[in-house]
Amino acid sequence: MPAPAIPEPPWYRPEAAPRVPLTREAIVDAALSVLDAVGMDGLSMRRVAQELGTGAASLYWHVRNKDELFQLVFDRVTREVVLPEPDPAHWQEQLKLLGYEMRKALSKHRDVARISFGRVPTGPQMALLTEWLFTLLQPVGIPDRAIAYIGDVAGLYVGAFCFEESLGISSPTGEDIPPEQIVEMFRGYMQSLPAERFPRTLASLDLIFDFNPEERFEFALDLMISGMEKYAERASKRGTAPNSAEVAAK
Amino acid sequence: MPAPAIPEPPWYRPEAAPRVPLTREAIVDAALSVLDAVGMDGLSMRRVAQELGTGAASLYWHVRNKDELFQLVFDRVTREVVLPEPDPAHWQEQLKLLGYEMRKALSKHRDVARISFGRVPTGPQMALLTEWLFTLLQPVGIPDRAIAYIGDVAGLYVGAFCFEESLGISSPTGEDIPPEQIVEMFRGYMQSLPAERFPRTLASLDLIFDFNPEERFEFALDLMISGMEKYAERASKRGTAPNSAEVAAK
DNA sequence: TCCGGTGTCAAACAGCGTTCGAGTGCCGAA
DNA sequence: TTCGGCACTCGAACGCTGTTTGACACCGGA
Repeated sequence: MPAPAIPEPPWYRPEAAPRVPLTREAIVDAALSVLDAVGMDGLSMRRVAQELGTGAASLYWHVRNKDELFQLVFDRVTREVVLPEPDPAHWQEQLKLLGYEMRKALSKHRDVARISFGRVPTGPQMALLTEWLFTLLQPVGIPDRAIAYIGDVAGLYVGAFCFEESLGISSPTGEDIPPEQIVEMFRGYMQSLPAERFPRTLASLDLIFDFNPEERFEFALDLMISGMEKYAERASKRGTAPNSAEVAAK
Repeated sequence: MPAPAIPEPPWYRPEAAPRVPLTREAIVDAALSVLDAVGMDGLSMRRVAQELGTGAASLYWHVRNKDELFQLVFDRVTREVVLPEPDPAHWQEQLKLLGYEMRKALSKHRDVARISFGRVPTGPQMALLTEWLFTLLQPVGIPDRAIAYIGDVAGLYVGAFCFEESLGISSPTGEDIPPEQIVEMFRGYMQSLPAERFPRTLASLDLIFDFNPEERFEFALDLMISGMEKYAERASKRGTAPNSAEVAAK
């Protein structure tokens, strides 16, 4: 929405950037800089080109379109997730670590979570991650199909969490007012609810409005890991590690 | 990205729409029609106005900006989630039902999931849902804080799932090629991986590429419910329903 | 009858992604 | 050394966007 142009930090002077040979890598670098400076809504091809001291048209020689540029940014970020040596004895901790690692990568640059969301990593990193997950969870006895799914579910959740976090909170009526004021507005509304219809909600109001992102994120990871434990237990009761999917059979 | 204009179905003739008094409700209706016809990328203020037989500027009398219009669409959709009488004896089934119900609402109109994502319901529906959750889960013994979190986590996941589903699959290089061809491309890449480095991935290739959205969605819901069961068991072992948060204490 | 508010809307603005085509510089072959 | 063609740059334009402006019409009350 162009009308209210997105302001740049005053110390940010793209003209001062030294002219760099135009390559895909350089363009991705520039895109990340622009992202950090003005966010995804402020990122335009013209803006990235300006960062490199050239015109927008020049970028199109190296990049098919804006979407491919975003994909390149995504690939770059994906490669930053590093995985420890898989150790099935501590699979819960390691799964949790994976979640934190993914979140860290997505939070390193502004709005990268927004760009990443809905994209599927298709490069070597995806293969490494898949192999890592199987190596970690097969020895525990978790069925293959569950392993394939948990990666998907966890990835989707972490991506969504970071996405939402990067959006911040915005007014439902489209005004431009500070977040805490919006939360206060909303809390006021909840407090005004009739006590006889909403007794439990009102009793837990403080709890509901005690937003703690870290705790919330950890809760979600723990929740998913607890769920996986049931598969592990079921397998150990059977006494043998299964090698085929049986999740579908409920 | 405007250059390749989004095509409309040939049977879709907005000029034929009868002129309707301009109200917020009518504008939301029109927006939903446009959404179903051309999707979120094709939805512009001009297009919605055309649907109503007027100009874009007219909409701005009733709606602050496009974002508020989206919020109104979101509110409309949110109201379509209907909840059964809470029955703690079958809390697992009812939680699952909630998931399906939310998904149904988000899938009823094209791209609504995309619009909804990152938005928080702030109206009466949100209050009803909160109260419903507490009524359902407090008798089971699940701590208040966990109840507050599970609504958040589940909502985020379902939203993300529908969002991703609505996006479909698109080429990582920005070309416009059919989805099955992309999947085939990707599968070919995975098959070409060195067997000694990726033995488990290659052995489970068929499993990984056997995408089944329904099963995947159900797996995620079951996973979260299994996780919640641990809180319930812990509570029943203590022999009494707790009334305060203890999740934070791990 | 006039006035002020409610509502409509054509025109304009600034910015967007993308394309076009003329232009530049370099490199290998003749 | 000359020349053809390739790799690359980039100013200008196209058609689109969200939003604002200001002129205009209608209508109920004074």
